[in-house]
Amino acid sequence: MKLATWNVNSLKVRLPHLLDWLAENPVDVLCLQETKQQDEDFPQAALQAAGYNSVFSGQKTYNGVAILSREPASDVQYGIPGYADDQKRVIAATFTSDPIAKVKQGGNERTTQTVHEARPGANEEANAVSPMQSDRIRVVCVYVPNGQSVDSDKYYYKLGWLSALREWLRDELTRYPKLAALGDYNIAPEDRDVHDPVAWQGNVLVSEAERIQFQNLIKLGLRDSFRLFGQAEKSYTWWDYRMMAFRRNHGVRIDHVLVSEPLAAQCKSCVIDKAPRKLERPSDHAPVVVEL
DNA sequence: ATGGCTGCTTTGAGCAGA
Repeated sequence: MKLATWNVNSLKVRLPHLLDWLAENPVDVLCLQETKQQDEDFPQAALQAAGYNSVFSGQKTYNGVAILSREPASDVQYGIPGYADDQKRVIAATFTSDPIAKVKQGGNERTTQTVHEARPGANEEANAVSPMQSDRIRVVCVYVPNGQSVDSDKYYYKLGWLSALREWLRDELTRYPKLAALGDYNIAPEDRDVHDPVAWQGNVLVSEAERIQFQNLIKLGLRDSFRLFGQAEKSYTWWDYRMMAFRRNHGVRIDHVLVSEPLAAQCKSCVIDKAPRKLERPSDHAPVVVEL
């Protein structure tokens, strides 16, 4: 099973890249950030035609998150429960990783979720093919606030937001032993995740308080899946559009796939796909793909 | 070198991103 995350920086502009990428990389689940689209404009039909269900939480101009999946999503959560926030930065859903269940529902892959209506006997039928609860995977898609600059209002919003995320994930982990939190965290966890740590020192994305918040997420029992494996030095997921930053590999690693211990134990790889960043009019972020 | 790109917007110059 493959899970991925990609900050597309406008789904409207990037839809052709997204469809091409899905054709080349038919992952089971893809988390998107910065869709910058209201829900009524979400390109559900085009994604359906490509074989993907979608759930989404968007707004005009800024933010916006979505989860695309081969299998329909269930138990969809919009936003962090109990945390009032107008900014659309979180969506979560549950999937099954059981291959037998997948084969049995393979014929339904392309049906829309709205077609899945409750009917008598549906639960029993679902139970008959659904795996044990422990085989369900909870997928959390996050777009962490950027923070703009250290000590700004947006910086403190970011730190508070991360605390709310942590407390919610603490709860989620008690309900879902197999949990993956994928997205744009806007934090480079260590100096090796920054092309020029000296130049970036004290900047937003690398500040001590942000890194402590990242470690607080790790302390819940999550692993940075990228670091479960040997990786090339100077591996990044974001490069500034300016100054030919991508060509010079002046990047930072701020998009992450955090996995709970049971998922870490079965995790086979974590790869940053730089290919879409080389296209014309690319997103400034690269996708990150995890195989479980 | 505090700009430099890009996408968005009550379509314009200004905000936001990272």
